Amino acid sequence: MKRTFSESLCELPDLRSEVLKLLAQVPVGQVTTYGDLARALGDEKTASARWLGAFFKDHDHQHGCTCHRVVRSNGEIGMYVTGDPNEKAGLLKKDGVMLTGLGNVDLACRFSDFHSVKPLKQLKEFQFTLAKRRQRKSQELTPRTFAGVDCAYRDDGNAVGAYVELDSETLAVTFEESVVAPVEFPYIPGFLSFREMPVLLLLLDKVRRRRDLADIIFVDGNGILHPRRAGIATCLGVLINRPTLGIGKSLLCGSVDTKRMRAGDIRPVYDNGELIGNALKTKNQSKPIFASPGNLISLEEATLFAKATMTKHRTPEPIFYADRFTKQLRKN
DNA sequence: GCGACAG
DNA sequence: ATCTTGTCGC
Repeated sequence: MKRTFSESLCELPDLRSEVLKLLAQVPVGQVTTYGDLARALGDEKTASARWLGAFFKDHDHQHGCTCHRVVRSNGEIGMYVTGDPNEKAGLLKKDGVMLTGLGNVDLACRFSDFHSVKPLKQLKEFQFTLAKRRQRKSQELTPRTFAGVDCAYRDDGNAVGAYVELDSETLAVTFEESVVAPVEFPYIPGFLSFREMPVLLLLLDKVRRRRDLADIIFVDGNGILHPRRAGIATCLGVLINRPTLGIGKSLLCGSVDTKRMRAGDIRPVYDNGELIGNALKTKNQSKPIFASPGNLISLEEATLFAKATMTKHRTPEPIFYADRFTKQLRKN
């Protein structure tokens, strides 16, 4: 039996070292692309290609590093760590890679036969198992307390996690807690939970040592409004076996008609014919937010609680307060 | 030019 | 998420 929430999360892969292992497989005279590396990581939709670009831009570049062999899928050389693309072109030429007159590489020498454990594919499988463990029904008890959780990032590699509890009737803040914890996993669309859950689980462990968790926990991020129905609100809710609800501020997947939406309106979000969330608006002029069930809650209730807590701000009060607390703590 | 992906 | 000043509106 697990003692703490933190212990319930599996060990996460070190994506940076996995990428370097893949790079080492690209032979002299050949190149690969950001998309190819993404697929080699087990990310078929190449959602991680952007992160790969950012990673190479400021990785620990040593003499002899072969990161110049990663180019764009359209043949463009792309950026280089040193900031000088010509240097990258020169190294490719020295490698024996054919360059066109416009300075593009000939992708005939493209290498993509990688040997990999496909860490992102493994994490996707984990998401599917968590999605399967999600409980759709609630306990049908009127919640007395709501809580919001959120993270803010500091430039020292740590994140600040904040938990703010509110009275469900008055929406007055009744309790606050926070933690500072290291963050190693990058932000990749569809994999947000692996970046923020370690912080949030520590935070909830800390809260639990002082009091019972709130009846409903609002999470900054989606629940089942996710390509694998495993957004951070769902993953977190399943791991702690508590009711959670996801609040997204932009649409991750699916489609919804938000034309001429007015305050109080509710619009369904569908993905492949499946109803996975609702768009809601606080004010006519503000952009909508997207509510979806995390765990132990129905879409109807998740939407109801989100709407009931949307008063003076764009997001539900628990999310607004957690977000503000988190940014306030980041300074101190 | 198209498509565009939580935080 | 983060980088950022003043400014428009309730």
